[in-house]
Amino acid sequence: MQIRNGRMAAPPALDALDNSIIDILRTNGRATNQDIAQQLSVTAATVSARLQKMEDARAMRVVAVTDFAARGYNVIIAVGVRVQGRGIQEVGRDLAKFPEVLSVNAMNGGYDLELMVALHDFSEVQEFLYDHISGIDGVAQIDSGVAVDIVKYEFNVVPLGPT
Amino acid sequence: MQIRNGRMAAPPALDALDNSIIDILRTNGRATNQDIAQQLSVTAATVSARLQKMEDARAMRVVAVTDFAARGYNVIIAVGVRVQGRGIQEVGRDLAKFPEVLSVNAMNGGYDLELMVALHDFSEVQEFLYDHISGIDGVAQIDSGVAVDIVKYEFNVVPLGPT
DNA sequence: ATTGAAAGGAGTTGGAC
DNA sequence: GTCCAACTCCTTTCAAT
Repeated sequence: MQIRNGRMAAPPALDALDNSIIDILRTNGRATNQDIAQQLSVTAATVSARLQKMEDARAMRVVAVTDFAARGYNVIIAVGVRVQGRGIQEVGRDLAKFPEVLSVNAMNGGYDLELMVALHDFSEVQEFLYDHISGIDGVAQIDSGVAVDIVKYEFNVVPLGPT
Repeated sequence: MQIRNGRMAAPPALDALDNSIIDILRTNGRATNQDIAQQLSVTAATVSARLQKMEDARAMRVVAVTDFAARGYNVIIAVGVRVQGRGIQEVGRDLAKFPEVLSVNAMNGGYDLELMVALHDFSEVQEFLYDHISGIDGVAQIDSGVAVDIVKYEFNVVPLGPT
């Protein structure tokens, strides 16, 4: 059981206009302020001000995401990991360094860590688990991957961190 | 066991420059082409061309993400769901509609669906599970949430879909 | 908090290498 | 594939409401 970080909950402070701007940028993060303004019947200056406010408040961020399928990663597997002799977060951060590792969650119950891993095909599974995952210090046990079909991924959940 | 979609693996086709551009946009999706160009010692015209190429190929996309912590969501829980009497994907898509639901995965083995849910605090867990999740047609069993601490979320994994 | 206008900055296109 | 240059378009700021 863990609160995400030391930060207090920020004021919600996002009104309907803020949310409309976010909605447009969720589809196209490089939409121009003028385009956004036109769609929402305000001026570009307003959009500019709102965006700065939200970025300063760390309520929103625009980022590039890559389509793993377009890059030839067609298989997603979930991998359970048990940790021994080292901090769970620490081991998780090491595992997170692999580009194939999409997500790392420290779970309270069941496994210590659950990973989502993107691979080109199933023939890579054994190799990845045993050559890469199990080579990390502190990884005591791996429960070999279960294929996953992604219905929704809405992330951005990571604390946005210092600028 | 499921291949992500009907699409064939696209040519990798991303060279070092493409990847450098993506790296910069991963930090700031609204970086100007000129800024990017300067950091990589090319011209803005080149960056513009590369970005169009990658967007057309659906290899990359720039999107807005919101920081759930900044919006007052401090607790992430994993919820296992078993489905009966309805298609798993179909139920998954219904569950995906809740704004609190960050991710929905159809797992092969264990639960049929695994959700990640963002809530303001633990007092909301029971209410959300029983008032919202269990109300969806086809949800046969819920394994109540396990708190999760996110180490990495690198997603973008969803097929990008038609423009 | 939003606007309008203005000045500086950025995006894109076409032609040359 | 990249560059240069020009044109067009966008972003931001500030005074005013």
